[in-house]
Amino acid sequence: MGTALNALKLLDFFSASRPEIGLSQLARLAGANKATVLRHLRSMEDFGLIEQNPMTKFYAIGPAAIRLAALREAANPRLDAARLRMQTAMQEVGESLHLSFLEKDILQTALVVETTKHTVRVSLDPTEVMPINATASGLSMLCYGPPALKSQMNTDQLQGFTKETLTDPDQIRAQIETIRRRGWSNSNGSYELGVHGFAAPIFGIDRVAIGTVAFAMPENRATDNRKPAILIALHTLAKDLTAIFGGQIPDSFPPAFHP
Amino acid sequence: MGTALNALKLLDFFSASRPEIGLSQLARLAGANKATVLRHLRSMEDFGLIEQNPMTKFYAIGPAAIRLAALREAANPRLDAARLRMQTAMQEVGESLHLSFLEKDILQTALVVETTKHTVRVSLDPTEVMPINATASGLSMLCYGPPALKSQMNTDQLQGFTKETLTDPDQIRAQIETIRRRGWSNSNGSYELGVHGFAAPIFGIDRVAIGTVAFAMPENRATDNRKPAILIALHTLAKDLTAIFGGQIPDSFPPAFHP
DNA sequence: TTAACGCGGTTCATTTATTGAACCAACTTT
DNA sequence: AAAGTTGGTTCAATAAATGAACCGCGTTAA
Repeated sequence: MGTALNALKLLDFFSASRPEIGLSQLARLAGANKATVLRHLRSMEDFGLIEQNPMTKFYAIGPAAIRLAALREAANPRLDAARLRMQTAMQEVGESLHLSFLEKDILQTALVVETTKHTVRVSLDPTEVMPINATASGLSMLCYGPPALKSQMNTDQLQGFTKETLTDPDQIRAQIETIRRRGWSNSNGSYELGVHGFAAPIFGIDRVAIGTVAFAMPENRATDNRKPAILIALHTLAKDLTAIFGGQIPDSFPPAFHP
Repeated sequence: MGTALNALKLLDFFSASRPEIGLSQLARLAGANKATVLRHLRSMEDFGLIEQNPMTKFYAIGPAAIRLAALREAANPRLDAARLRMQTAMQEVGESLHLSFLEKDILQTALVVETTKHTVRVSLDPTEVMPINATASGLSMLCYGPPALKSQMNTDQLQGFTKETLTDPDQIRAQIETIRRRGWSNSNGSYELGVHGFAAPIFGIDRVAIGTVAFAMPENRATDNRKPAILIALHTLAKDLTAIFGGQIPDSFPPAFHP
């Protein structure tokens, strides 16, 4: 029961690491008859959800996926869903947070949710670019983003913002190693003195970070006894945002954040 | 025959202007039985391609569309398809072209295809930002992009690059009116002296421009007798790129470009 | 050289899920 | 209060999905 669903379920066998599949292999994967799978594929090909490479005869996701996503995005923008999710995180933790995305090779702020629980808050310009070496978000991106970013760090001159800013590539590489173990990153006055940040990556479909979320708060509120709650909220938040943006969390990513 | 296809075809009734549809209305639109439509919707809802608003009971495109598009994009990036299409346009016309997208409120170059037919060519930095008042692409975007761009033009100071640059908002508004009639825009040395550009918009799903394509050539090759061929190539190119990026051309857009 | 095996795709009798008219119950409009 | 919506259900009739066997082709192994 549910022929259409059976057809759609075939799409789940495609992934970033297995972007195209042959008829027999797909039938094997789905545990279904080749004739059945073929008819389903043909139906979806008619609609454009599936595309067959005429040379290799392999099947892949078709262009209709783009159309539908554009439609979904117009009616239900991912940024709106992200804002909603971030607002509940703000309620839980009580601190401001911001969402950034890697565009070309700079980390652009896309969304800022300010805390309503404190009158003293970190104010963030939504048009600001996050320096990659001076913010928790930037370090997270260096750790989990495209490897090209890291190599680029060597050639570019790193800007210092405060006396805390990391400007030595070797220092940063060491920091990245601890981030890779923990999953989360933090910064303490490295961009603006007195501001503490906690960031986590948001992954794309290929399990490479496409952006980051971060909590930002005055140093005096970043106490050790608040840290566990912040980290728990940050972890589930990063997981949910990754889902909202259609991404996949790599297997190597920690299943929980620990101080 | 093709139940899965019939189910998928329901998705085509959703659009930017009709993002959610009730059961009865969708059955009427599709000319199918309510029971049939309901079962199809439930199948697709299971998969996540459809989402029902629990309050209004209306149906809309679901989050799986985002996932699938991310998959498609990873395996078959739209920029690659765009580059291919632009390369054939370059072969047809023999001139360099570039593709730009509106990001936040600046026009970022995303792709440059240089001509292989001339040794004298306009060289474009792929990281460059297109000034909105000084390039054919910028004017096209002002005309067909988000209305907010136009109102912003009044508050910001417009930069002059050459003696040809338009810096008076009233002048630009007049120019936009002729672009709206023609569909295409051009520039003659307004960014760099001696460079002539022809641009057309690329539309999003909501029929608002999300980017532009433009041919750029030395002034002396922008002759009247080459213009018709350039404009024909530009029109089909803009149409194809709009399709590649999942957009829709507005009904009011000219079906052909005339000098 | 040949046999075995894999592939994508087809065929067709059997079966099973799809279909659609009629029908609810709950609202709105007239 | 009657008539028309709506979303959703039921079930007998039927049309479409299914799967084992098969085909032709190319690759691999004997």
